[in-house]
Order: sequence, then C-alpha cells, then structure tokens
Amino acid sequence: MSRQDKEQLFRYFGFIGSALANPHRLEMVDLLAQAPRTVEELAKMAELSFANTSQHLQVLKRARLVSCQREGKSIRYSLADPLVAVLWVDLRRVAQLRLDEIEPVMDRYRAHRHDLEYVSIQEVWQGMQQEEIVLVDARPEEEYAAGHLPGAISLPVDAIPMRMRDLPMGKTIVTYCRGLVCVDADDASILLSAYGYPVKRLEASVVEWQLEGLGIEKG
Amino acid sequence: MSRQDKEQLFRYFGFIGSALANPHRLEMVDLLAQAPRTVEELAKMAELSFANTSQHLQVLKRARLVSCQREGKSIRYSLADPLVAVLWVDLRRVAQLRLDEIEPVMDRYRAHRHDLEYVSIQEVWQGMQQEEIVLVDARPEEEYAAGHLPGAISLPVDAIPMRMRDLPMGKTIVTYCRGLVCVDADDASILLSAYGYPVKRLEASVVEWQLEGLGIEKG
DNA sequence: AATACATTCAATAAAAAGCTGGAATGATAA
DNA sequence: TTATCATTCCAGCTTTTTATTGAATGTATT
Repeated sequence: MSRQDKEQLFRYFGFIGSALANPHRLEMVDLLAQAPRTVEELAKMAELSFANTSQHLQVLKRARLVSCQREGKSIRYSLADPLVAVLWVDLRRVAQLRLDEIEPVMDRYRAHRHDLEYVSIQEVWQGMQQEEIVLVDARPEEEYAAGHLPGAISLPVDAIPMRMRDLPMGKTIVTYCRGLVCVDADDASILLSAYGYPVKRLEASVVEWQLEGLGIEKG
Repeated sequence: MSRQDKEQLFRYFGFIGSALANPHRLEMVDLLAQAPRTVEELAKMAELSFANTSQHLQVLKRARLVSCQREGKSIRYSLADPLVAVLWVDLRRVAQLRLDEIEPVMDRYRAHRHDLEYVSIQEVWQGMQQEEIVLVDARPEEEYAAGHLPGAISLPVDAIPMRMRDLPMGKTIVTYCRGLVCVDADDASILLSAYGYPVKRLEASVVEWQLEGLGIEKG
C-alpha cells in the first residue's frame, strides 16, 4: 500500500511537471506572470490559434497553475498563486545556468544585449532611495497596472516617441520589462539613449524583484 | 528572426520542463537530492528495471539536470547543481499548495502523520543552540554522509533497535529524513517514542534547511 | 587476453500529447 | 427572444513519450 501511495504522490508531482513541459504553455505562464489576460490576448501574443491556446490553458488549469474568471464576454486567466511565478523563475534559472545552448540564442534574440549597460536589483534599490535614477517600465500599460516596481513610470516602447517628454532630465534612466526573455527594455534603452538620455537596463522582472523581498506598487 | 529566437528559447525552457514531466524521473531527482547514487541503487530504490532507469537518467542528463562519473565498475549520478534541488522543492511546494487531491494520499502514505508532533526549522535551530534537543537523521548512512543538519546523529530506521543506546537520555529527540515524501522519520519517531523517548518530527529535508540560509555538515 | 559485470543502445509496441478546423456552448447584448 | 461573440469541445491525425526486451559497449578484474 505504501509504495502505491508514494507512486501516486509522484504521479501528482509529475502532473505539475507535465504542465510545464511545453514551450507554448511556458510562454503563457510568462505572460500571465506579468498580468492577467484573456484567451484572445494570449493567443495573439503567443501567436497561436484560439483552439490551441484554449487547450493549453485547460492543461494549466487542470494542473491548478492558473485560474480564470469571466469578465463580460471574455474569460480572463491569471496565475493561480505567486508561487507558480517563483517556480517559473526557478525553471528559467536552471535552464540558463545549465543549458549552454541558450546563450547564443539569447544573443541573437536580444541583439543589443552587449551594447547595454546593466544594473542589479540592489543598485536600483539604492539609486532610488537617493533619487538618482528614474525607473521606466517598458511593458504594456496593463502589465504596469497589474504590478510594477515602486516609483516606476509607465512608458511602453511604442509610446516612447509620443510621451518621451514626460521624462525628467538630469537623472539616469533605468529600464525594465518582463525580464530576460523580453526585448522591450532593450528597445526602450536604445531609443532613449539615441535621444540623448543616459540609460541603463535592469535585467530582472517584477517577480525577481519580489523574490528579493522588495515590495511593488499596483494601479 | 526575433520571434523564432524567442520560440527557440522557450523550447529550451520546455526541454527542462519535459525532464520534470515524469513521476519516476522526479523520484530519482528526489533521491539524488539526498546523495549521489549508482544506476543500480536508483533502480532498486525506485523499483524500476535497469534499462528503464538508465533511460530516464539519460533524459535527465540531456536536460543537464544530473551529471555522472565513473566509479570502479559502476557510474554514479548526482544532481548537476543545487539549483536543481531548489527547482524540485518548488515544484513540490506548488503541487502541495494547489492540488487538493494530494492531502488524502499523503495521509494514507504517512499513516502516522497525525500521531506525530512537528517542529519548524526555526524551532530546531533555536533548540539546538540551547542544547535542548538531539537531531536524529533517519536516512540511510550514505545520505547522512553526503550532507546532514549540523550536529545530527545518523540513526537509520533499520538500525534503531541495535544502536538506540547511543542516544542521550533527558533531551527531546527531533527526527528528520528526506522530507514530506519519506516515512523514515515517521517510523523512527514511532519506534523511539515506543521506547520511551520524547520525540518530535521535522517535516523538512536538508535542501529546505539550506534554503533557510542555514549551513550543513558533511562526512 | 579473457571474463565478468554495470550500463547503455536499439527495436518494438502501446499510450499520451499535440495541432487543426469545424461544431457546440453559454453568457452577453440587442 | 434572438443574435453575437469569446471560448471550449470534438474527431481525426501526426508526433512524442514510455516500458520492455535482448544485444552491445566498455571498464575492471582475473
């Protein structure tokens, strides 16, 4: 009996693992870690068909990694628990640490990677206390609204040419976005430095910020 | 180009996920998180055939989650990095937090679960400073040797009737083993309290101890 | 050099997961 | 009520994963 129960337990653990065994599902988890989204939004962002997106979401839902709630005509999905985001960050960390093949792809994906100057979470935290830097959230506004670093200004990449004037001069700008697997902050940095601002990039997301025990702001 | 690279990145992440998508592989990761093992040992412990065990190990190895090295006639596998153990702990945590189905199985598997008194890592740490408790490592000796809580005595369940006399009287005994998915500490607790010792159980493993930032001992 | 032994490889069959396009559902809005 | 629309379900098909055999590999020991 004991062995069977043990196997059953590991079957449940494997069930969670299976949910994480697909690239598209991981991309959805990554997106949902930023902000809740409808099926339609997710399908567009992950470049998948509706049916396919829905099916993947069902898998994540059955594994209890996401939950959903109706909102008007559509259904909005979100991560079921912050711990799921932590799990996803860990998986990504292991992949980056262990799979050497990732580096060259990362370099291609984030072509400007080596042209940028980076800052750590700690440096940003200190710089903010001393009001030496301005934090720029380069993600879409919904994601900013769902949770952003304290004091950050929302300035989605697409909106930079329009709303650049909002930025105060004389301070160093630090951009951030969804983290390593996102080029928004890269693009924003390139743009802003072309306009003459001194820019650095934070290579972390809101989840990693929280993992450091630091708080966030909403709305 | 950009989108393709992004997809490639997520394919790599999914590759790590796939390695975690099988119950037997997770059991092996759990075992290897305690101590390095040969294929033969793992096969016996997980109750799998040789070939099957080897095949699963290849999958884990290709995902770079484990590494191996020859040792005499046999090959000894171990976790490739402590971060892998962290990932595994997180996966287990998510499963336990989110899958309600797990509780009843856990109750059956660890039948004495509700007869035991539990202590937290913090309580153990404090109790040890004040020399009020004796820590008993109920795992096999190899696992104790590979890393154990500081000051713990190695007393594998099977050896309790023989070596019980080594235990000092007058102090509270705290048992621990591989964590939640292991009954060694349960069995040890039941045995020792039947012999009249005051016993509590720590529901955590060496990995979780380390995650609290506390050190361990080896050898 | 020959043998023993732990591990891996290869081939197969069975089971599970993945994608697609169209139909069904079910809540909202008219 | 009816129409609309986002989402889910379904049937079919292809691909991937898994367990099981038995043979092959490659060290270590004699």
